[in-house]
Amino acid sequence: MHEQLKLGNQLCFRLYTASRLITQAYRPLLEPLGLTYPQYLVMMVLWEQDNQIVGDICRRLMLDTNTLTPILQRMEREGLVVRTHGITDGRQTLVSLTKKGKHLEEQAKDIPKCMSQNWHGEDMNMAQLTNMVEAIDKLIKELK
Amino acid sequence: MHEQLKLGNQLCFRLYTASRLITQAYRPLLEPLGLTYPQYLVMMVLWEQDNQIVGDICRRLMLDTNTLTPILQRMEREGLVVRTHGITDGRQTLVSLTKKGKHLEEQAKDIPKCMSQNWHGEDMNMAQLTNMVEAIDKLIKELK
DNA sequence: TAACATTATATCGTACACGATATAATCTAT
DNA sequence: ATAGATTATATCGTGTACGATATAATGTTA
Repeated sequence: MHEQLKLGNQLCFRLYTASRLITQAYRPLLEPLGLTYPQYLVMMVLWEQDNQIVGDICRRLMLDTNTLTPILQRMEREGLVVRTHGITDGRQTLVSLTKKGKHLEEQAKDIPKCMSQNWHGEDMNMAQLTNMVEAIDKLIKELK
Repeated sequence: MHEQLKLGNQLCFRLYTASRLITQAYRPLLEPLGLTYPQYLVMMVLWEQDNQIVGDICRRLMLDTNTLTPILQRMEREGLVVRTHGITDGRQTLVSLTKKGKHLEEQAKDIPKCMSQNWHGEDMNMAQLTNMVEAIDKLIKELK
């Protein structure tokens, strides 16, 4: 047996699993809003700053257009955003919140607090969370 | 603006992104072996212990059968594993490595080392990695 | 200014994820 | 022994991810 291959040694598997479980934990909170987790990420980007072009949202979420375009199309079908062709640059697509999309922010405002309760159990303290966030940021930077 | 919604504050987004980037980093290493990352996880489980039933692999990878069955079917089509019906319990499906599947372990043995070089940059030390793994384990435990 | 490269987005094909449901085998309590 | 519950796996539908390719608009350069 090659010891390095053992699943227990793998940081990657943990990140993969944690990511899946977190998305699952979001589901019951997001379902009432009619959002999936990736759609929620897009909404957060737009709530922070409305009227962004596809490419800027891509860069923010580190996703390519082949992933984001279908998501935006579904969100447009749901009436959360509208996509208009750029005026100065005809290649760009501008994504804007609809009234419905803007109103959703109010309904979403408690989600982060709800989620954070999942990992503020007795054996997970603030320092560890801060360290984890820092470490993941470095990891992401190395991988980018 | 609701401050909690800011993307920068979100641990979840980091985990989601790190997981995607790691899977991407695996791709060039796994492609020569004809494996995807989830398939590689299955192979690691089977290399560690051959002849396991679907349910045990599910529990090990924390995946449900609706995800794992199609993966196993593709792996069977590729000649990496065979699936046979259980003898003692007719509901079970036993998954076994083929000769091809077993031989692949030799080719895969350097992958963990290659991968770990991605996050052993100058500003990421061993202690941080250990802490991160511990913290993610706790997180997974809370979410499970 | 006409060819050519570049850029922004979209489309396509394959492979996950996962909730919901189906199916078939085993177990259990009459 | 048999109806009903449970368990193990499979199937289905929808929504990502992502490499590869297409398309169309903009820049660039001879």
